[in-house]
Formats: sequence, C-alpha cells, structure tokens
Amino acid sequence: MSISAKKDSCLTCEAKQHSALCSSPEVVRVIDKVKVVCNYKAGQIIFQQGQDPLGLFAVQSGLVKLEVNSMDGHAHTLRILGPGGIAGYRSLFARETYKANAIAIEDTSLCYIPKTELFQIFAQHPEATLNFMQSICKDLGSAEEKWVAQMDKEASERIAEAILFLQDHFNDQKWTRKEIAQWAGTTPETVMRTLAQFEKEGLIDQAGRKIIILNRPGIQSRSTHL
Amino acid sequence: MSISAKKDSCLTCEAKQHSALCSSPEVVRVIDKVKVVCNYKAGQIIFQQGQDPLGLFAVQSGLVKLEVNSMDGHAHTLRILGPGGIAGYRSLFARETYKANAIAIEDTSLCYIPKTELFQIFAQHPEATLNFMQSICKDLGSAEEKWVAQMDKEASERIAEAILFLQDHFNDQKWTRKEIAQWAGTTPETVMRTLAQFEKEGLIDQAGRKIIILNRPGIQSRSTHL
DNA sequence: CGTGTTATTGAAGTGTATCAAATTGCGTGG
DNA sequence: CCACGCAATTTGATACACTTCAATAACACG
Repeated sequence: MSISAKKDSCLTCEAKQHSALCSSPEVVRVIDKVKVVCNYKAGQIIFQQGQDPLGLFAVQSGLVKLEVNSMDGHAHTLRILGPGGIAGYRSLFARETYKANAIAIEDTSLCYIPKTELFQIFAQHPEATLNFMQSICKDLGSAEEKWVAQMDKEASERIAEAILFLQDHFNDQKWTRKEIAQWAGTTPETVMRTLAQFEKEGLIDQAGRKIIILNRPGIQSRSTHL
Repeated sequence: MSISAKKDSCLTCEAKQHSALCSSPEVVRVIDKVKVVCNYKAGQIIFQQGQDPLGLFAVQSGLVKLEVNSMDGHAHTLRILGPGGIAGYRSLFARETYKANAIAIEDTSLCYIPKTELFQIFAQHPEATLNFMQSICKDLGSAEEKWVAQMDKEASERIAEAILFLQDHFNDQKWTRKEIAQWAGTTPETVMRTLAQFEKEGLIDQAGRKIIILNRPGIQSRSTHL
C-alpha cells in the first residue's frame, strides 16, 4: 500500500474542531501519541469491502467517500467525509468486515488510530464515547432519512437536495454528474437533465463542471415534495 | 397516556438475552432498580415525532415499530423491535427530538429507563457502552443496506427479502400487506401481486393472512438480484 | 496531441405507482 | 350469535418517471 507516514501534531490540526473523536484536550493528547498519519492521493483506496477493520481513520484534510458496489456493477455513495470525519468506524464497532470501500476523492491526509488504543481511550473517557455515539446516531438518522427520500422524493428533488448538501458541506468542489448521481441515488443522465432544467429556470449556473446556485430558496423549494 | 406500571424483575426477564443494553449481570442489576415497566396495547403510540426524548424503551415482550410519516401521507417502517430491542435511542443520543413514531404492533411490555440513570450506567460501565455501540452500528449497516436495496433491487426482490426477514426475526406473526409494503418500500398492491406470483410458483402458501414459506432457497434466490 | 473519461442529447422500454371498484374478512355492538 | 360497517384484500387498467442503451461531442491529462 502506498501509505506515507508523516509526523504531524494534533496541536496544529484544524480538523479536530469538527471531529466527534477529538472531543476533549485530554483525549486529543492521547490520540496525538497513538495516531499514525497517512497520505493518499486522489483515487486511492483506503480500505475495501471484506477486509478486517484494525482501527479507524480520521480525516485530517481532503475528502473521502464510502461507497458500496452492488453486484450489477453500480456504485452508491453512502457517506462523504471531509476534515474531522471518521471512516471505518461502523464495521469496527459492529465487529464485521468492511461493507463498503473507502476512497480518497482528492489528496487526503488521514490519522489512523489502532483499535486497541481506541478502545482504551473509550474505556478511560466515557464522555468521549458518548460524544462519538452522538455522531453515529446522526449518521443513522441521515441513512434512514435517505431511504425515505429515495421513495417519497422524485429524482429532481433528491438532486436539488444533493447539490445543496454537497455545496454546504464541502465548499467549492467540482463534482462529476456521476458522483452527484451516486449520492442522490439516480443516474448521471437524470442529473444532467435535471441540472439543465434548473439552469433554464435560472436557479443555478453551470460554469463547466462547477455549479453556482443563483437562487438558493428556489433550489430549496425544489428539494421538498409538495 | 395510558401507561400502567408494573413490578417486574429483570431476573425473570427473558428478553435480556437479546438486548444490547443488558450486557452484564452488574448492569442488569442497576437497570432493575431504575427501570419502569410500561404496558401498551396493540396500536398504542409509545412516542411521537417531535417529542423530546427523556429516556429509552427496552422491549420486554411484544412488538414495536418505528415509522416515519412523510408529508404526502405515506408511512414507512424504519425498524421493527421484538423482545430485547431498544426504542428511542437514536434521538436520545443524537440529542434531537424524535424523528419517528414508535407504535406497539401487538400488546407490549416496555422497560423505560430515564436518561440520567442511563448515562450513569454508561459512565460506570464502558463495556456496556461498547456493547450498545455495536448494536447501533449494526442498525446503521441495515439502514444503509436498505437504501442500496431500494435502488438495486426490484420490488419483488425486496418483498422476498422482507418476508424472510419478518419470518426469521418475529415468528408466527400475521403481517398485513400494508405492513409488508411499508417495510419493503413499496405498495400493498405490489406486495399482493408478488405474493400471488410466489404462490403460483409454489414458493409460498397463503393461509389467509399467514404466509408459509414452502421453498426457502427459492425465496432466497428471488431476493437477490442477478 | 492522442486517448480515455465525462458530458450531452435522443429514443425506447418498463417496472411500479396510482386510481378505481369489487370482494372478502373481521371486530363490534346490538 | 348474527348483522353491520369498516378495513384489508384482490384484480384490472392506466400513466409516467426514470432507467437503459446508444452515439456524438467536449474535455482533461499524461
């Protein structure tokens, strides 16, 4: 694996502000000692379906997506993680093998935290565990919401929702139609046609691959059924 | 609220075998002291969307479903809980109001555990917390799997999956077509037609509302795409 | 400057929701 | 215990949003 470790201190890490793991200064101090920083180039695979989790990965900088490959060759994006996001925790805590692939969308630095050290932290810092549980439960909420949206909302509504979400959480990112489709649960063609429609209505502007939202309330209303 | 409390000991509770909460004898002892047993009749509402979580509910006996009502009047079943299942944890730990309704499908006994006592348990028993996290992460896995299935699988495949799941997890239960539909993410009509098809193929037998699986491998193969 | 990927547009096919109506089943109260 | 009425089941017809397939054009990248 092309993993290059680097000495990087948690003291200077900005991502910890948004991380469910780095809840208190004390915990950060421990993590600082046990973590291993790994760097990935865009497109590189961090872990793969079927492998055994040995720890988890905290995004320091960059962007990571978790996706599943269904048997018919289609990929679906479960979660997208920016700085502060944690990858690999679900399988680790469920005591299963990975169910999804983790892929670096852009050049990314991760902090790898071995599971034994992690469990020690949790054993000694109950508040940290509770804090992490909050994050997991929010993810669960998002997942269940997504399932419901898949049925109740039309493709165009999910796409409107998607571009708002992607814009808000990961600023100035140029997503491909395919990536938007895999997140919104539809096809690149449908994304294409929907965006063209939005543009025609003056809701957005497409400068090449970049999507500029001209009328935010308009897009928001297009993201809700009824 | 028509809640009738009853003195019931955790010692004699069989549900604790399957509960993520009652992990160790010590924890059970504490829970035994702080819990309040509540009884609900079939159809009764345990909690509702928008309310504030004050604790969580462990199913002692009976059956509970968690469902969301989308704006267009459709209901979707997120999770179904038998004995040992925990209701209300997601919103509690996410520190949000309830996003779903919890409804007793059949006559049900629940153990209500107030949140302050719960957090105390978690603070003093890290293993219990980890154990609970495993359960949450499995739920997250199921939720994400369900979203993917909603796209990749045809309605008939999801229905095949549904009757297997419902059969395996909640034995000898007579589900309505509507309930199956709300779990499988489709409509009662489609469930109807699919079950008729399965019956015609000799895969199942419908004795009124009860579904008997005649050819289990056959149904399993019908539940997987390709 | 090729070459593979992404974008774009068109046409065609279809699974499934939706609507409607008839029938059965079942709980409830008289 | 029967009759009533509401809920669930069943079947048919219709509609349509979206996927799928295909083919060209525009990029990006080494």
